[in-house]
Amino acid sequence: MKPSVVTIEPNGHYCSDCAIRASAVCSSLDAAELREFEHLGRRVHFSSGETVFSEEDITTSFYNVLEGVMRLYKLLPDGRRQIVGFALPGDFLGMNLSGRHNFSADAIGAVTVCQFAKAPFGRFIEERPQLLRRINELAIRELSQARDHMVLLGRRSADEKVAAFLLGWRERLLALKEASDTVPLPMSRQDIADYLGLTIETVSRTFTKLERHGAIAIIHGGISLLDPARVEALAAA
Amino acid sequence: MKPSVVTIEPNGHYCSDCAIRASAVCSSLDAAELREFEHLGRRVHFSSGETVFSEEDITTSFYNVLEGVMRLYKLLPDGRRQIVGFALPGDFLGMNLSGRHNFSADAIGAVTVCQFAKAPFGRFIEERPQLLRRINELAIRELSQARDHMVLLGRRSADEKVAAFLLGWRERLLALKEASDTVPLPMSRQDIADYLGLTIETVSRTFTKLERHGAIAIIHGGISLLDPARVEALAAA
DNA sequence: TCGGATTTTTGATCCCGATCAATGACGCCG
DNA sequence: CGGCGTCATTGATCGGGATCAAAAATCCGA
Repeated sequence: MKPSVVTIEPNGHYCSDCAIRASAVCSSLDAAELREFEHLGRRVHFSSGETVFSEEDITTSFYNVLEGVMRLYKLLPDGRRQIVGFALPGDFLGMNLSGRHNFSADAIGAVTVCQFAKAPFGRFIEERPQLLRRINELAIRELSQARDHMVLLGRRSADEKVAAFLLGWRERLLALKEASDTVPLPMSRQDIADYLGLTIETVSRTFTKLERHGAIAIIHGGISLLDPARVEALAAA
Repeated sequence: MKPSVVTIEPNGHYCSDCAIRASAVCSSLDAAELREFEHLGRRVHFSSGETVFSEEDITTSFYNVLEGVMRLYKLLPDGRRQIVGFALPGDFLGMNLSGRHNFSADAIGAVTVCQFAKAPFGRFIEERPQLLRRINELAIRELSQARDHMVLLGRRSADEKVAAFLLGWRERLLALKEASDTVPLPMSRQDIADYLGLTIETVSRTFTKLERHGAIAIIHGGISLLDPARVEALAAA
C-alpha cells in the first residue's frame, strides 16, 4: 500500500506506437503535434497497491493511463472509503480547479501511466484548442458516468448494484477488446464493495447467489457470464 | 409537471446587465464578444413544476440558469428517482456527447433561463477557446461535486446525509449571497429524499430530530441553523 | 372562508444489508 | 511442502432505514 520503488523508462518511447493513441486525449493531435507532445510526457510504472497520487496532494502532474487498472477513491475521516471509479487505459487523471487532487488513486496490479508535468502541459494546451476540446469530452463523459453511478448508489438494491457492476465493467473492457463473456475482476471484493456502497460480505453473498441461480460462474480472478440476459434483468436498467 | 405555457421575452435584453454575468460561462467573454453573444441566447421563463428538458430528449439547446432553482434527475424504469443535483443561477446545462440529454430537468418555483440553440452556440465556441475553457472549468467543478455526492450516497448515514445537505446547500446559496443562517429550502421533502437516497419519512424524521436537539429550527419554506457547529459535527466531513 | 387535495409529520412494524464471528481457500516464501 | 498471512465465503444476529398506516398541517381554488 505504501509507495515504494517507481520505475521510469530510461529513454525514448513513441506516441505513434502507443496502445491508447486512438482513444486518449492525444487522439486530438496530428502527427506533427504528436512529436512535440512526446517530449512532454514520460512513462512511469507502478506496481500493485502503489499510490499514484493522494487526495489533497498538490497537483503537479496529469496522468494518462496506458496499461492496467487503478482505483480512484475518497476517504472519510473515520476511514470509510468510497471508490468513485476505476481507471482503465485511455483515462486521463488529474484535472481539478483547486490545484489539489480531489481523490486518491492507486494501482490495482501493475500499471503504466504517461505522466505530464502540469505547467508544460498547461502551456501546450493553451495553443491547442483541439486538445482542450478532447479533454472536455472526456470530462463530460465522466460526468455522465458519475450521474449513472449516483443512481446506482442512491436507488438500487444490492442485487441490482452487483448485476449492474458486472455488466458495466464488462462493457468497459469490451471497449478495450479485453473481454467477452468471461469478465476479469482484478480488484478485490473490498474494492467492489466500496465502489457499490456495500460491505464485502454482501458482495460475496450476492456473487454466490448469482452463481446458485446459474447466472454466473465464479472463476479465478473474475466471473463468467453464463446467462447475460438474466443478469441484465436483475440489473433492471 | 407537464410542460405548459412558456413565456419568451418579447425583445432585447442585455448580457452586460445580467445578474450572473460574473459567474456563468459568459464570464469568459469580453465586452465586444458579449454583444455578439447576446444575439445567440434568449430568455425563457418556466413556472413551478414545468419540465425544461427530459432525459433521452435530443439536445437542441443549452441553458444558462439566470433565476430560480431546478432539479436534475434520472428515473429508473419502475419509477424510482435519483436527483443528481440542483441547478442554481450561473449553472450551465445541456452538455453531452450522445446528442441526448442524460438527465431531466424541471423548475422548482419560477425559473428563468438563457437558452442557446445548439448549432450556433457550437459555432460560437469554435472560435473562442476562452469560452471552451470556461465550460471545461464548470464541468470539472461539477465532476468534483458529483464525486463528493457519491461518497455521501454510498457511505454516509441518514443523519450525516441530511446534515451535509443542509450545510452544502447553505454554502451554495452563500456564494450567491442569498442566505445566512436561515436557509431557504424551495424543494420538497420528496426532492430532498431523492437527492440523498432516502425516503421522505426518514428526511422528515431527521429534521425533527435535529430540531429536538436544538441544532436547527424548521421554519416556513426552510430551516434556520441555530447551531451550525453541531450540524457540522453531525455531517462528519 | 370553506373544503378537498397535497404535503409533511408521526407512529408501528418489517426487512435488507450491516455487523459480528468463524471457517475456508489461496498465495507466498522459507 | 508446510506454515502463515491475507482474502473470500458462509453463518447467526442486529439494527437503520424502508414500508405501511394514519393524523396533522398547508395549500389552493371555488
